[in-house]
Amino acid sequence: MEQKRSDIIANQIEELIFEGAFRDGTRLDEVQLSERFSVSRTPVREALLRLAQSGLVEHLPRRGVFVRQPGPIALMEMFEVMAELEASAAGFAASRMSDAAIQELKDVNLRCTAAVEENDTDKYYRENEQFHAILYREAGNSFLEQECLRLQRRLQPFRRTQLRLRGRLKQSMREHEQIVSALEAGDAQQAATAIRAHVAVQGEKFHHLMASLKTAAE
Amino acid sequence: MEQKRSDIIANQIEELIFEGAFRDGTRLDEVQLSERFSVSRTPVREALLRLAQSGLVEHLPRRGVFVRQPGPIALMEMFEVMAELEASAAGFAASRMSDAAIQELKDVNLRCTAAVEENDTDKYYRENEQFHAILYREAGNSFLEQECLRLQRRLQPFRRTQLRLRGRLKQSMREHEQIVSALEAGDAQQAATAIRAHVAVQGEKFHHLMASLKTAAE
DNA sequence: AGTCAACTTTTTGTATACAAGAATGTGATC
DNA sequence: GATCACATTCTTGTATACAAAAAGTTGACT
Repeated sequence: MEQKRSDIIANQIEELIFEGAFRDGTRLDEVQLSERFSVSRTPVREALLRLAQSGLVEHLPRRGVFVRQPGPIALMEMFEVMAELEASAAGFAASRMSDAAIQELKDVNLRCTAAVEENDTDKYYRENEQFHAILYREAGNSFLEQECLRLQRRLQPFRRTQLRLRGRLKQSMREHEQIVSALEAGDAQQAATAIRAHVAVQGEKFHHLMASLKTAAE
Repeated sequence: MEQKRSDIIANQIEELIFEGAFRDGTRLDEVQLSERFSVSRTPVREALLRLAQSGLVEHLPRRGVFVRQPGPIALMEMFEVMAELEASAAGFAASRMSDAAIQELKDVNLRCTAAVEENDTDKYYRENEQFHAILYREAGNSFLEQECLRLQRRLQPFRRTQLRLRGRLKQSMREHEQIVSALEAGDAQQAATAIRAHVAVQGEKFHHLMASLKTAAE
């Protein structure tokens, strides 16, 4: 499927924001961006409007669009909702997922363990994402799946820093195993509780997240 | 705040789709629409791209945008997610909401009861929406609140038909009261369960929803 | 010096023009 | 009659042009 330029540009601008190339509150100038990407204002505008819809930037009519990095409170809120969505997904999956899918989760966990032993954060990150993606899929509700993926994508840059915490990888692994156990037992309640704890930002993770916000703002 | 034309047009097209002016799968022609609203293609395009993001229409690159009325399965999925989101909101609200807010809910319920007695479906509908809006707000998570409002808005046209069910108003009222009781007791678990049952499409409601879909397709 | 108003510049929103891909129609061939 | 190649037409995507609103600037007046 051929992509149109405005889509590509939207992704590129998104990437730039994630990378922190634009500080919070920066106005994104249509002309500047169009020159940067060597296109006219039209595709840039479409890209910006799209990002505004996704909440990454704010569009003030007749004023321009401004980068809106989520503050500490907004981030906590988003993680809280992510935890709830994943809890719902896990709850459904507990009764809906197939044995084959459970095996899939176990396989991913094996690769996760390998990544932990190799201390390969990037690999762990990828496999971890896969783990969650399977869960969303097995909830048997593709609308929920899409919503989960959407929010996951939004939180991606912040989630990544979380894993850099010392010992976090091993802890995360143990949680994965608990989740699989609950799913295998078909215990919706426990699966939901386990994943809620897995996703939630609390304890050490909270401080780490706050610290990463400070550095990003500099 | 001054609105721009593309926003107004987006809302109007949305309204037209909700009203069923466009059948499922209809291609929305940019030129036709621009003539209809007496504007150029540009604002129409922006409006259509926005609607595509919200999922109301599908945008196939270089093909056009097509109305995507949710089918039975998609609808059930969306209601299921709505129930989960509201359950989460209610759960949080159980421990976070103030006494004043509980009183607010009770007041709304009084007006709901009045609407039931007067058999005023529209009034009931408005007050019911208010009831849920208060709940979203009192979850103490504005991101969750926004997500709830977004999905509620999306399901609005289908929710409305649900209330036309015989005896549904009274049943709905009883459920509201149970929810308030649970919230007053600070019982997150029960509040979540109660609202899940309230929102979920099951039993009679399911058949009614299916029937409404058939008539809409004709 | 500070403030306010009129003017200039900049920037967004909309209209129009052009380019390129998709859909459609026609005719030739089997 | 069916199918395929080619040409035409239509529609989307992008560029450019223009209009109108906001921001910025200059200068008079207190």
